[in-house]
Amino acid sequence: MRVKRQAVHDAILLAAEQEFAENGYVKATISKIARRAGTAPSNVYVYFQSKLEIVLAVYEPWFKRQILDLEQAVADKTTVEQKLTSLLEGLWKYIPHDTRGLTTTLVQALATATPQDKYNPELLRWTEHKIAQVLSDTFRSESASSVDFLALAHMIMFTFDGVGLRHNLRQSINREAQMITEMVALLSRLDGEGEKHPDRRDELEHQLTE
Amino acid sequence: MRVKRQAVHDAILLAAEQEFAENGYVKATISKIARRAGTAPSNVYVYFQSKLEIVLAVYEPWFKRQILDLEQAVADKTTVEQKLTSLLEGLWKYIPHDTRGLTTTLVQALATATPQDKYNPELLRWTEHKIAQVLSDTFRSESASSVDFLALAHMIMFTFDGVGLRHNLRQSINREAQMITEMVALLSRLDGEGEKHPDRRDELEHQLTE
DNA sequence: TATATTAGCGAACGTCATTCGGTATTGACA
DNA sequence: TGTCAATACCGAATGACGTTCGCTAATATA
Repeated sequence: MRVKRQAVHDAILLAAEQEFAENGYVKATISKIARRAGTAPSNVYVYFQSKLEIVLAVYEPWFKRQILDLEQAVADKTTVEQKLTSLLEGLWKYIPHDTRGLTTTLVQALATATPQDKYNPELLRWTEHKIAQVLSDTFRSESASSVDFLALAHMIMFTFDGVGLRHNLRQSINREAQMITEMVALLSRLDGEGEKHPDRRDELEHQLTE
Repeated sequence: MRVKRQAVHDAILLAAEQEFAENGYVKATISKIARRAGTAPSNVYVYFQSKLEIVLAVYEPWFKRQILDLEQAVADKTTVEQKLTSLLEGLWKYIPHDTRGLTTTLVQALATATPQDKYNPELLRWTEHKIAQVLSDTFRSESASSVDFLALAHMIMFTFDGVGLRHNLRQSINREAQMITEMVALLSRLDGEGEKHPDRRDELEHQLTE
């Protein structure tokens, strides 16, 4: 009996990561991946069932690492505004715009996938729960206790997808910085902090908690 | 000299709209569109330069109509919360989930497009300005005067793209309703209205406007 | 009516992801 | 150590697709 070799498996994954980073999902071909990995295109299918499976195998560990690093970066911040800014900049700026372009690659892959490809949304769920947890940890005031953080995380991830999609066309108008600023301002109000007009807000706060 | 016939042009557009609606961008083929339009695949290229150009020609009028109708629907509402809910439900629920699936089609098209396809983002800009205007009209209180509505519109449209993308995979978790609820709550605070505890809020309202 | 332009079309091209058939390597067992 | 069976590996084929190429014939213009 002959056995799959880990070295071949890893070579394919590495080659795929490089090809996807350089060309995105659509323009990266199995032929080029195979050539870079030093094997035949048909042999790739011994190790992976499809191109989609390859891209997911490449994306998942990379993305999880990004999220875990981001989680730590947020935890290192002190004020609510800093934490929120760090979170949104990571998700709406640094991760989708990273030079290796893996987010754009995934967006292309998901857009072209069909329902029968049976994409497993586990990674998305995991990420949303992580983000919801980060948000929940950020807001300690009771005024934010009734907020559905999972729903907010859901929206943040949809926006993440949108950023990745539009990034593909290289026509972002650089309004993303303002977008983050505005969203941080909106969310900060949940904590009763970060108001734009502290004078008035403090009055209100006082009334409310009295 | 022979002249292009409007009838053929329209037949292709109509056939394309139906094919895209049934199969999405990736699975719709020029062959099937041509067959449905009663012409040859090669002749389609007399009227349109590419598949991408066709999908944009189909999508733009449909989408503009959706936005104009939505604008009117929002204007017909009376309270700030109703207006916001109407706006976000339109953009995050009804339009991307419409049975004809044109949003998913566009998302697929944009995801697979390359920068040299020279996609013109004019429609996106037009939409964002429309949404910013709607938001601006909704908030009349001075407390919201310093808000960058265009940035908020930008974010709302990114989220719209994300909804369309995930809708493609038929794995939405139906958290979109909560998402809309949470976002309406966040935005309502810009007006000093829309608090979650109406009793208390009314007191505040009174204080504020006095 | 003559002519230039071009709509229209069938066949071909180039590119992919994926599959097939055959070969030969190799782990397990005698 | 030798045999066997499972299967990694590979070159060639398959089937789809967007798009292009040559050719034919319709038609606006003069």
